[in-house]
Amino acid sequence: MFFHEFALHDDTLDAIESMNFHEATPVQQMAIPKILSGTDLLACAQTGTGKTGAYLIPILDRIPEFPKGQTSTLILVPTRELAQQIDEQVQGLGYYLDATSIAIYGGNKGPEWEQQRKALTQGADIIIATPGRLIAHLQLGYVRFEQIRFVVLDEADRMLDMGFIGDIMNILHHVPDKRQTLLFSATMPPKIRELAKKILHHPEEINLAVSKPAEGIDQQFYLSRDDQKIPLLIHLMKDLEKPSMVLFTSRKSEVNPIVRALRKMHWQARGISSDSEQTERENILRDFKNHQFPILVATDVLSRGIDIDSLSHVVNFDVPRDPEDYVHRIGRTARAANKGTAITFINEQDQPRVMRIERLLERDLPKQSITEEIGLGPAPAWAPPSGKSRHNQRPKGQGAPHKPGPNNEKKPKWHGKKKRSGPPKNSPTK
DNA sequence: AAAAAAC
Repeated sequence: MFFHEFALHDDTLDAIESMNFHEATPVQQMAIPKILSGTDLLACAQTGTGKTGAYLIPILDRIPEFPKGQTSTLILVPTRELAQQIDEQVQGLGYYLDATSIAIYGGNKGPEWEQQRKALTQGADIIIATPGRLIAHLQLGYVRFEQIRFVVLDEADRMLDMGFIGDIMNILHHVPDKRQTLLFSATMPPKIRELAKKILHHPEEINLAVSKPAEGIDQQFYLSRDDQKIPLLIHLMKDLEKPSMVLFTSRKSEVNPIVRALRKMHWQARGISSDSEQTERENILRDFKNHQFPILVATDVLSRGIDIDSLSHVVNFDVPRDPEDYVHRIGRTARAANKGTAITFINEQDQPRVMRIERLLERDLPKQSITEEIGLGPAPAWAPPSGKSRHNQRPKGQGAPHKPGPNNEKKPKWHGKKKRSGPPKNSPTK
């Protein structure tokens, strides 16, 4: 289905064409007519599916109806980078449409606060905000949201995870009840249903949740001790021509050590987490998107929503605790029918998480163990769930994927949370 | 046992 088949104004179609969009994605096909019809929307959809365009296009189509100098659209998002990315898309689409917008978020130590205040008082058409900073402005009393006609909650499940529910309700208190509200969420847990019931009026629902990773992703799993991960990664990268890789780690304390270890091995890497300065975060992400360096080490600050063109690899340095986040993380690659590789390292503790991912994807994932052959010593063996669960359903030696050989004999002894007796620091295993 | 987000 093509965009000119929707009841959109010519100006909007020109703007869409200028962005080189031609065919509408499934979420756009479903959402655009419903949003144009004026109803509230409860949408289960992931990023990378054209979700942003699905709500921006019909909203931008109606912007000319609203008086200039008064904000008509408020978009709330969980992370600063997502706010910025959506703002860039509005700027792209809105260029010919005379729509003004601004991303409002915290962490900046420059003229940004004043710019934000100005845009809010002068009534930019579209405000894209993270909740905390917007509330800071709202409390100062100069924000006029009486003319808001559209409210979008993007990545709503993530915002709830982050404890933003109170902030969201607070912000909505400043917005007229007579409005069109669009709620987008990657998952539909009871909490989201509850929120939807509170803030949506007779919503249309669409469901495009892809709990399955895209076909084009080659998913690889490697059993590995923590101290084997860097040399294993170096080995896996040795024949790559020009990789563009995001390496996820669940802890921000791991970001810099990983960056340093990669640099030591002559790979250009940079790191992003909430500990980085905001301007640094923005510069690094921009440079990475422009392929200025091959490896970006990141926390889950980037696992949702962020679009990076032609990402060849996603590496999970550890297994995310929420199985859905696995799908989100690897969904950064193989976008738009491209191919991509997702590499996940599994240590002893992370094995139960892999099993949860297998349950979510409803299939066994093939685990490899190559540390022995590349001279790094034994990896942890893949083990069926320990007797902690209710029943010992699986008879020993049956059913579970099982790797025969030396791996089963000498397991590294990990009694506590952290290895206390490992190889000494800075001893490159060679 | 984590991450994100306001000052």
